[in-house]
Amino acid sequence: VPEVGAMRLDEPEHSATERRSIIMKSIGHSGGNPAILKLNQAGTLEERDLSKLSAITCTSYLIDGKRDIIQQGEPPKDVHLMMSGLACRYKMLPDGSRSIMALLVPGDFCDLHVAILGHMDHGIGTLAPSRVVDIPREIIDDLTSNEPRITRTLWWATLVDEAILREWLVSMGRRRAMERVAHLLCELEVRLKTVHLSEGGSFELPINQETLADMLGMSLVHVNRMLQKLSKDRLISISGKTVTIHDRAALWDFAGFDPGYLHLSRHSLAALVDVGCVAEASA
Amino acid sequence: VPEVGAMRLDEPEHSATERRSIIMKSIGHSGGNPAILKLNQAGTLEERDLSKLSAITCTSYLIDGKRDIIQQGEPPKDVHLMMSGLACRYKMLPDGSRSIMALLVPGDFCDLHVAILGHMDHGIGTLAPSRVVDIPREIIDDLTSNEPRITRTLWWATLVDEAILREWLVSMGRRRAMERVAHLLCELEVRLKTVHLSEGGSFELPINQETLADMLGMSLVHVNRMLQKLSKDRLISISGKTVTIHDRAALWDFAGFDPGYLHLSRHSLAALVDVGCVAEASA
DNA sequence: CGCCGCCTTGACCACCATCAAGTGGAGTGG
DNA sequence: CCACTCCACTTGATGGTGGTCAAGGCGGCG
Repeated sequence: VPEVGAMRLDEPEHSATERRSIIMKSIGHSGGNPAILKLNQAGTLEERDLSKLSAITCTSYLIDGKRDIIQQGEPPKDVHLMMSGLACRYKMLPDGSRSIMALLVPGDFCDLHVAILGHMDHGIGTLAPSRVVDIPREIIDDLTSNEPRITRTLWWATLVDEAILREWLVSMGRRRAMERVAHLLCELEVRLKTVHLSEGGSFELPINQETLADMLGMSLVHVNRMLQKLSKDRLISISGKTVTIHDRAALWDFAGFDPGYLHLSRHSLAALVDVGCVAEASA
Repeated sequence: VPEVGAMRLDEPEHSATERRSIIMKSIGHSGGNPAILKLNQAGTLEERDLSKLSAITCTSYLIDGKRDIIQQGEPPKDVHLMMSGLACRYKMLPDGSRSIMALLVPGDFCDLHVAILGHMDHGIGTLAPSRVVDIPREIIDDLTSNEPRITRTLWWATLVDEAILREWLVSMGRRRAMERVAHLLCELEVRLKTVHLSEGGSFELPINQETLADMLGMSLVHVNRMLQKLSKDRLISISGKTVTIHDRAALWDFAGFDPGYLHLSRHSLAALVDVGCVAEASA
């Protein structure tokens, strides 16, 4: 099965034990740069902004899975940007349970909070081996002072993050377990697609079901059952760590998913609906 | 019982039927201006910033309860600022249920989103008669161009909003109903206290239990039972629309409440712990 | 007086957490 | 190569939390 369309979020071949080891220079600018692909959704960047962003994000490092990027309580330092892999915002509760409040995919910023807040009220950690860019605060300051289009775009990104957070809250509060799982998968497909990490309805999700449970506010056991039920209903299928959405329309409908809150460009939105899934094999 | 300490969030005496009727000029600057009281928490404003903010917020209008300030789908226009009353961010779901994703108390901004996002992905509506300031976009633009301290403070405010949102998500996902109710009351007391709308553990909460249910992702019936149980356990008491916290330490402990996420000034935080509640009548 | 909004209470049972045990694959060491 | 461990996923059984339905109380207001 060559080139199934599913791309890898992690890069296990490099997942060495060193924490900040391999430094890599990316080549093109827009080509495979997820940050640029994402920020382009805002629709305000011009060619020269892209090169500037490209330059800023050219030096990244690898970090293992299940490592903290920033711990709760720490004062925020540099801004971090995900280039590959997967991370999350999370809090540990007194009773030992974990609550994951956001999933960070390639192209997402970890904390534009910069130094405005005195301490992190939550931690950020990787879920899979990831490639991260550290952006020194001075560069952010420079951008916000001298690059109004980029500044506006960064604003846009934080607003979208907040919108996603709100939608997760809706899911938690008013959707039942199975819809909640479905809704998350819908969102992920769309978010990953905008950074070219999903094709033909398939994407890699290199996390275990316990992590999924902590994102969904459910128990591990129930997540398992709901995934099985979604598979049995022919809405999705899962093999290994890759998720495939069979009937996007049906899944969106079932989950009550409306991509409006992601504030995508018209172009991306259209691409979504057009290219369809693997099959229209709805029962 | 003169001057019980509970202050009014609404102003029913003025709650006329006209939507945008009475225009009022506030007198002092810091005195009773909730926006200034709140923004001062960021700790970066100086005297001249305060007067500037004071000037901006001097013209407000009344709006009835249960009215939309902005509807979902609309393009955002002016920024709105709550001066009194109570409002919320909300979404209506296809099945007719409502999800409230944020509570806006005096001093909160409704949507610094300004024009960056093309459309509102949620609505904002009043829950009680409220006094609101419309801030034209040009003024925001002016501030962000010419007033770095104020800009930074507005940033701070949106970051705190986001932190609150995250904490609500934690509540929804990982706290049981009773803790969730308790946690919300803890948060409200603190937030209202910073704008001088709570004293001696008492504050006004002019909303019905159905609204509370929509905020907590619960059913009306269960909210009712949980409130009764909290009362029976002597943690709180409710009479009419005023809530009183009897044993703050016990309530915080029960709810797992840690005010860190509100990013208050050291000063405000200290004031909280010191002044205590009405009594230490813990069972 | 009667209506309406809101709170209250009871009965019932579904959804989902929890506990417990078992399967299967990947990696490791003998 | 086979035992062994470990981790992640599975499956079943059980019961509690909390949703839903339904009815009744109670104050405010036209």
